[in-house]
Amino acid sequence: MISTKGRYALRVMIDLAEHMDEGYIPLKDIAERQQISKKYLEIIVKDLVAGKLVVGVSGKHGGYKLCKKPDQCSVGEILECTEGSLATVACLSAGAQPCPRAAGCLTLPIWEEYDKLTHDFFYAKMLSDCLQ
Amino acid sequence: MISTKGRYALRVMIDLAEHMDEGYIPLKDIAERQQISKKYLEIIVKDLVAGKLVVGVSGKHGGYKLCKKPDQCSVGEILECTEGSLATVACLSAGAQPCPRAAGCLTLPIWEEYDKLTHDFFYAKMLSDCLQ
DNA sequence: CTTTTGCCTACCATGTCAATAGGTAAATAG
DNA sequence: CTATTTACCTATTGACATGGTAGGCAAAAG
Repeated sequence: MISTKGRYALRVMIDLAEHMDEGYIPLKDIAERQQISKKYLEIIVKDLVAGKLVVGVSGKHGGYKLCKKPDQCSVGEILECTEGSLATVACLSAGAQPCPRAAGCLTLPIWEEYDKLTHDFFYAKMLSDCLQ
Repeated sequence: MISTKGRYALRVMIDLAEHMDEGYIPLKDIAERQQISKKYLEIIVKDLVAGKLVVGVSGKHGGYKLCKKPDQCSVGEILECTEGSLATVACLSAGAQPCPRAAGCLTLPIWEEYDKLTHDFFYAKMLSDCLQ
């Protein structure tokens, strides 16, 4: 289940893409347009900055800006950056300790297949595909 | 993210399929074979009974049995039954109140597409595909 | 030097997950 | 009829994640 954090992040990125030619966009504007608390957006945008998907500048006329063009930025990157991981089951998660049952596990192939499906879907979908 | 409940449920169903010709299978046996606490399995199997995927009989030589043949039972049914829903985002969940932003929401189409992908994948995958 | 903005730390309330504990009810073997 | 085996039912728990809020510091520009 994709959490609000990831879903809000995508909306922020779309909003930034829609206002690309207006310089740096302050969080206040995004919060108003998207009807999301500015305080909560701070947390989300911090992840996006850490993931080098947006950059922020302080001060008057400051705000945030996309690092890449919308057709170079996948939805997968955005979600992975805020959700931590796109993994659909715990045993396939990044920092997971290897499951002792893995060798003979009959369910593992299904989770792997689904995980690949998910990964491929979101990495093929670009931010530009979400516009207009 | 698919929880342990759903993953254990699938393992229980596979175990029952593997021992189909041995009459009713007591939970104790499944717990031992699958290395899952019998107590926790009770909760999971209750959901499976409610979803009419398995039946249980009490008493000596009692236990559980599949209601359908493994090639008639999809993994989707099993997961939906124990996870509550296969929905990947809150706004597409069964009992969700309709989102006021839905009409102009640019992200909704993506979640719908992914949701359909997920649904189709798990409903096409049958329990019999998990055996051997 | 004041305003606008990003950025940082902490806190909290609620809910879900994963699991345990301790029983009652039903069915069967002997 | 009675003991055993099994399902089935109702709590309860600890840990963690989710979805937020609050308050203040730092930087940049006019």
